[in-house]
Amino acid sequence: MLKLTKKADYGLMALKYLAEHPETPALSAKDIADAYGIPAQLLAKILQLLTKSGLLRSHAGMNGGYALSRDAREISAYEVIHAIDGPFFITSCTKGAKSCDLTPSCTIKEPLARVNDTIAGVLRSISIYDLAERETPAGRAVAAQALVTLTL
Amino acid sequence: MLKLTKKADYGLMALKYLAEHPETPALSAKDIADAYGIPAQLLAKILQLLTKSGLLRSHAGMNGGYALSRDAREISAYEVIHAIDGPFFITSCTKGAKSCDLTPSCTIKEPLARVNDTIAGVLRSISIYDLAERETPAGRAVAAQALVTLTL
DNA sequence: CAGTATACGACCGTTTCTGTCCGCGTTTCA
DNA sequence: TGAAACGCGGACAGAAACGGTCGTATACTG
Ligand code: SF4
Ligand code: SF4
Repeated sequence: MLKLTKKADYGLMALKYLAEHPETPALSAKDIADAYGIPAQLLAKILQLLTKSGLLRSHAGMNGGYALSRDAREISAYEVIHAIDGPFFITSCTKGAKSCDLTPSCTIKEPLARVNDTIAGVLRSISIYDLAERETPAGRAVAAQALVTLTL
Repeated sequence: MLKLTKKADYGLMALKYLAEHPETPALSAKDIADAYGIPAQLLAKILQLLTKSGLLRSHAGMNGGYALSRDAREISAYEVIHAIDGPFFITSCTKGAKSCDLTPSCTIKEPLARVNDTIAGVLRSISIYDLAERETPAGRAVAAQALVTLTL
């Protein structure tokens, strides 16, 4: 159920890693994969997806690799998940295309759609920068605070 | 990815249906299944899970069936999901037991755990009663409003 | 040119999800 | 006293999603 895929998980890790190394012009998929123990070829494909979605900039050839295309603050977890796993839907009934065959009789469709939007909002309010928070040395310096209003 | 299972989906529908019929002493699994077109045997097992978790009260025999064990306002979506799909975790690394094998090197574990709690909070703030909101006839009468604070 | 890197698609084993079946215990009612 | 209506529980099978690998083509560097 409500679980991130490992691909999205890996994608977030990779972006965080890139956010933590802003000095380097580019990091290869293998570099990042080795840093965490992620299967390299799999990570490569994930990074390709992120590139295709415009979150990363890639560069082939020696000393090539990937770099963030924007500031880490401007990349939300929602975008990452969307880029890797496709459209974000809590339910099986995507409003656009084919859905679960009992959409007509279903009465919780609309309420759940609002829940969906709420959770999407939470995800949207989280940036890669937030994840990359460096070692809050003194105590527990709260970094980001977002207010989400749930409206049913 | 972040998607409700159909079981949880069905479970919510069923509870909503029960909440909408407080007068009847009990509704059978078949009654509810027929009302929506849900596979009856599957719904039956779902209702059994909800009963085992104490959200429903069951009664065997003729004219038996299920009834809410508490007021619809006191049953949260979180409880339903938890009862049907088990512990709620966004990531594959449950803090309790065996997890994804790269937990040691992983650096987004803690931040994601907080995201997990936030989403769980959202789900906890939604009750069956909220879903069962009867026809907001005039315009769009906002029913419930919950405030969730996201703290990374 | 040789070496390093991304790009892209095919493929496959595993797990999870969805749904069905069957036999059993319980309650009601004729 | 028995049949019917119902919940309970496990086993199981088909389908889909996931996680991961491989091979090959392409692009860039020096
Ligand atoms: S239609 Fe109702 S049942 Fe089918 S997916 Fe959407 S919400 Fe779940
Ligand atoms: S450990 Fe890191 S990678 Fe493994 S599941 Fe938890 S978060 Fe995802």
